[in-house]
Amino acid sequence: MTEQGSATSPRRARRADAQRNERRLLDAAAAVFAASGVDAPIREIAAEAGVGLGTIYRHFPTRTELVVEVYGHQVEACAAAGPRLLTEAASPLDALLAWVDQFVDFVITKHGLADALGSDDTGFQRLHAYFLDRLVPVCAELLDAAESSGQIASGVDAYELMRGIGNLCIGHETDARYNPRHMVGLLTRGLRGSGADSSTPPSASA
Amino acid sequence: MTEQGSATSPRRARRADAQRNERRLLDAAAAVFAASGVDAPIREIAAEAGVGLGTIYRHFPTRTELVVEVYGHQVEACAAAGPRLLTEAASPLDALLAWVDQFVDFVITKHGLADALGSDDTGFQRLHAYFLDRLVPVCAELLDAAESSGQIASGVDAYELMRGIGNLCIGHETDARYNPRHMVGLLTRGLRGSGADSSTPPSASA
DNA sequence: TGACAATCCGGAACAATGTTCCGTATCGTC
DNA sequence: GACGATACGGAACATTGTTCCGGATTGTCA
Repeated sequence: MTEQGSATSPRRARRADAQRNERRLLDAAAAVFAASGVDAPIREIAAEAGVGLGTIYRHFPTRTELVVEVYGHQVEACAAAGPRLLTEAASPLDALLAWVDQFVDFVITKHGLADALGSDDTGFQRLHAYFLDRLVPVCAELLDAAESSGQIASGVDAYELMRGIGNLCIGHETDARYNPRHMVGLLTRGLRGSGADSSTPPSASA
Repeated sequence: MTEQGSATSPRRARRADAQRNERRLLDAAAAVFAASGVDAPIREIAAEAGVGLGTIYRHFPTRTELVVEVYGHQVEACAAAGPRLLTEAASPLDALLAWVDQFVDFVITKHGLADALGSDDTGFQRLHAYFLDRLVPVCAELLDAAESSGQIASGVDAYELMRGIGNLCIGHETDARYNPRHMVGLLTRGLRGSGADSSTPPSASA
């Protein structure tokens, strides 16, 4: 995820100080994200890393890139868990539910991540896209399997489901009365159509 | 909702210009909220109303108060619709579903309102509280009725449900691929216990 | 080693927005 | 018409994001 270009014959490798600063920034970002959330002021991260503002913007033009680098491996782990669960779980539905659980765990344990994913904020647009691009196909695969096995109703869009689950995770840290897992549980229960019950589709009038 | 105090013998009524400005601000806020969303810059509303910044802060110390005044009657209408639907609808479950539909309609047609309700932002904390304080009891009544009639599983918390539905509405205006109604439909389907299908066709939404 | 060019750094500077504060204008009353 | 209470306007300050460029650092080559 952090390689220098290769296509156009890199005449020189990145300078040592640049590499050092990138590492410092990643460490600092991880610390600050954990302490103040992914929406912490850029200045705070720069200060923590001991670099200037220009430096952070040069290495990571958008906040998203920083978040992706910091949490990227967890996103990848989540993506990889899909096919694995499909093999290991007792049924496709079980696999799907376990995967959703894992995703929810990931999102709600990262301070402010749920809010960021739901936000319309420009700086988070690409973060949003990254998460969804990476995970929607995985979710779709699980969904298809469960559908093919007749365990869930058909016609559920993986993108909407992921987005919905992410949204449900919003607010868990500032609202003690709200437990996202309860609502995600309700949502996934709604997934299992009691076969004939698909006769009551929400009167979707987009 | 806009009366002068009465308990401590108001020696003087509010000045005419104050009343005039409050009205102007409300009109301006309604226009700006519709055009730019409930998170529009305060300055924009002040400019639209033709008043200074100090004036808007004096009349409405927080953005919430402005939003509440502008959308208050719709919240009240939503609150009032609960008991009415309980009487008119074919079943408590139908009443609940219709009410949820109405709430979703309200939220997603107000530019940025869903995001504001979900936000952790300080300025929206009280807005959030107002909506929930007003509507959770109504939702709870509908939920109880549907539960008593055996149409839905028990143990669902009205607060969490309202919060969850609000969250699901986030992002609908910036994400063409996401239709909150689909996910709300899934959530409400999850409400219904396993077998007991109410069999009542979806009543037309408001 | 010394010099040079490519690279990178730091932080000032600007923009957008929220919020506070106070000198001044307006209003209502006597 | 005068006077005190009330309300107004917007300057001023704080926070955060983002851009830009003079100057420092690095790597290479003689």
